[in-house]
Amino acid sequence: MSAVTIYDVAERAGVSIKSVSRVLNGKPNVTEALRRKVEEAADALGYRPSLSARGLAGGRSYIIAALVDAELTVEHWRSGRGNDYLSRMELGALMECRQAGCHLLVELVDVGSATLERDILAMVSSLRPDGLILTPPVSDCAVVLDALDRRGAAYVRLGAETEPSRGRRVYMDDHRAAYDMTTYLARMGHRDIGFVVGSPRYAASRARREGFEAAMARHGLQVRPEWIADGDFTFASGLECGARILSTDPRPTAIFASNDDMAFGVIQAATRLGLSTPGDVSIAGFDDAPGAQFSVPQLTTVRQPVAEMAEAGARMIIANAQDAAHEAPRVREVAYVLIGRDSTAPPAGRPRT
Amino acid sequence: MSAVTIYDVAERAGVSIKSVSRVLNGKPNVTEALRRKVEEAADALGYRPSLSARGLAGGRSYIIAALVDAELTVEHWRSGRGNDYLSRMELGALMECRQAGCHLLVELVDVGSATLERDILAMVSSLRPDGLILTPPVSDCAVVLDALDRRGAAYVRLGAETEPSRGRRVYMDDHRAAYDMTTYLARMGHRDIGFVVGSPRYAASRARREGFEAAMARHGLQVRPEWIADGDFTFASGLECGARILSTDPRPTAIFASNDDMAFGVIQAATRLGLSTPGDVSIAGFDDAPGAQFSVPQLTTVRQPVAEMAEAGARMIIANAQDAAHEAPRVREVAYVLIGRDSTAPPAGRPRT
DNA sequence: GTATTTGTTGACAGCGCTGTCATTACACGC
DNA sequence: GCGTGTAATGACAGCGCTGTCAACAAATAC
Repeated sequence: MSAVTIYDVAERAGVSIKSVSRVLNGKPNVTEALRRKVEEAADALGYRPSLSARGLAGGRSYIIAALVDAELTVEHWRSGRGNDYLSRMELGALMECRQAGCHLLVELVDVGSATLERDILAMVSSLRPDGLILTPPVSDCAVVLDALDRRGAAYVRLGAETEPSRGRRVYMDDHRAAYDMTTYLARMGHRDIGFVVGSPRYAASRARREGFEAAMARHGLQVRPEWIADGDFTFASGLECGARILSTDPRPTAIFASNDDMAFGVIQAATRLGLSTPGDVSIAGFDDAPGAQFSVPQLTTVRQPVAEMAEAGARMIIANAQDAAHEAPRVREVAYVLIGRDSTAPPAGRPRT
Repeated sequence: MSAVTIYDVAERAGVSIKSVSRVLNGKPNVTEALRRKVEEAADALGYRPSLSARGLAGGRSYIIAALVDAELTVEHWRSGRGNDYLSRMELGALMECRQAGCHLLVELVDVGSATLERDILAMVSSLRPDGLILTPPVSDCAVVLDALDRRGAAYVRLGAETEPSRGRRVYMDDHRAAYDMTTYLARMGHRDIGFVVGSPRYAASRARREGFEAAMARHGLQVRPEWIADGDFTFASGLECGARILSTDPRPTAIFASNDDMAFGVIQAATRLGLSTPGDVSIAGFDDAPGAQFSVPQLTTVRQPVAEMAEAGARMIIANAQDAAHEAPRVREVAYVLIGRDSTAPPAGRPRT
């Protein structure tokens, strides 16, 4: 009924609680006989140390906190949609935590809050996590990074773009991915390419836009202002931007949207204007959202290895917690995959070059 | 640099640490003057009590643990897909936790493990959460419930079907939802309806199947064994089951799949057989997955209010933790919504009755 | 006025661990 | 044999909080 404590284990094994602690934490200088005794007793009792007591007494809490943007979360909550990025991030983090005996705690952060710095400070001193996984856009928020640095907390920035040398970082090259996708369209023969920009809250939006522009320049293609529209990563904004871009004359033969939800919106806009995809206009997205393979046409997009990023991040934190001295690499780039599907095709009348 | 403790606050306010504790926990019998002094000091210092210390000293940990099936998680992780159910569950739980100053911890549970009971016991005594949110299929696992009951832990079962009177429960009526969907198809004029069963690991699969059968009987329609196929909630199984059912002669005019992923598979199977949806065969799903509104045709499905369920669950736990005596309702049914979209239509040649 | 009750505050122990340091056991050299 | 060094173990304090209970102040009754 009541919980098993270290005292119970020590008594049963006939040793001191300190020895139990040593064995269970894999500390050196323990004889094989002692280790066996303790392990048997702990096993028989089904003992597991209390997280709270450990956290209070020792340096480690065995908790990894994932920091998630509150605004984004509330938005998803209101609309009743899940958050695929978050979900995949968690899967990765969980897989790593499980191995290391860590626990994953999800924490909301309101980056727009006036008391943001204090909130972060308070959260860290309350939780004392072994490390923090920052997800976009929190991972690019200077105030948060400042607070964490001041507190000396270990953190990993997922998909961060700004201040690249700051803190630990796991990222994919959004700029190059967008460059590649644009090149992919250009190679198909498209010369008139539109672009739907993502939400300015995310540093990745800028990187993707710049990647697009760099590729256009590289291939000698003109970026027409009327074919660029500012979205906010939502389906509705994609619909609107798509309608606007596709109503221009002449209109582009391809549109690259900064994420899949907006790409779906653009497809919808095209359909409403009587244009077929990819027959009249090719459409590409970014993210490989859950619907991308069930939509018709299936969406050409860029797949981010979010779970892999979170895994790498969690691993960095765990390694640091286990041995702060041992300097593991602090930056890791992961590979994206450009997935060509049915929503893109060579423009009518202009075969592949 | 170093963290602010209750001692700092007490010193600054010129009171005892116990008074600080009382004020911060909203305990009664505190004068307004004291309260103000403490609040000012705490505010000035940006103080937040340590979770570990609180958990160790007091009865509450301010942690809610969400128990998630490990097998399912590993499967998602391997295939690189997010888990929409989980994501929505979390959104709801997070919104509630935020208000109550609680923290959400996600924990994997391997219901197939030989040491499951001990694992659960160990987890609970290690974490001492204020309460547990059990997600399917964990919420239907008797071993887990036994362990939790034995330990006296507070838990809420999400979407549980078995042992309905056991523990706290937030659920939607899968049986009735499936009944309604079947009725919806029947009312459209379908008399020949196939069904793709869900994974037997989930109690909901059975409920949905029975709801389907009950509705068929109610409407005087015959359930043909060759039009029933056993899937496992994956797209691949939907593809396979769809192919099998649609290859029968005669084939049904409608197929109801136990979830959306399988419904997408059935649509795909129909397409491969040269059948159009809903022209040749109507297809309905269950879950309102993220892709359901972007697929072509958009999928007729049942929407589960997962976030709402988790919110209600978290609220039950928090209410219980704050005041175990006060007996809040232990069971709550939430409403589903049948969303009619384009994948279903009256059968050819048989107009709506 | 005193006795009694009620309300407010603080002193202190202790939650279950880990860190520090003292102690003991044991091996080795001479 | 003894001293010396090193490995193994334990005693004890204390992490930051809350629960218990005692002390004290204020309000009420007589």
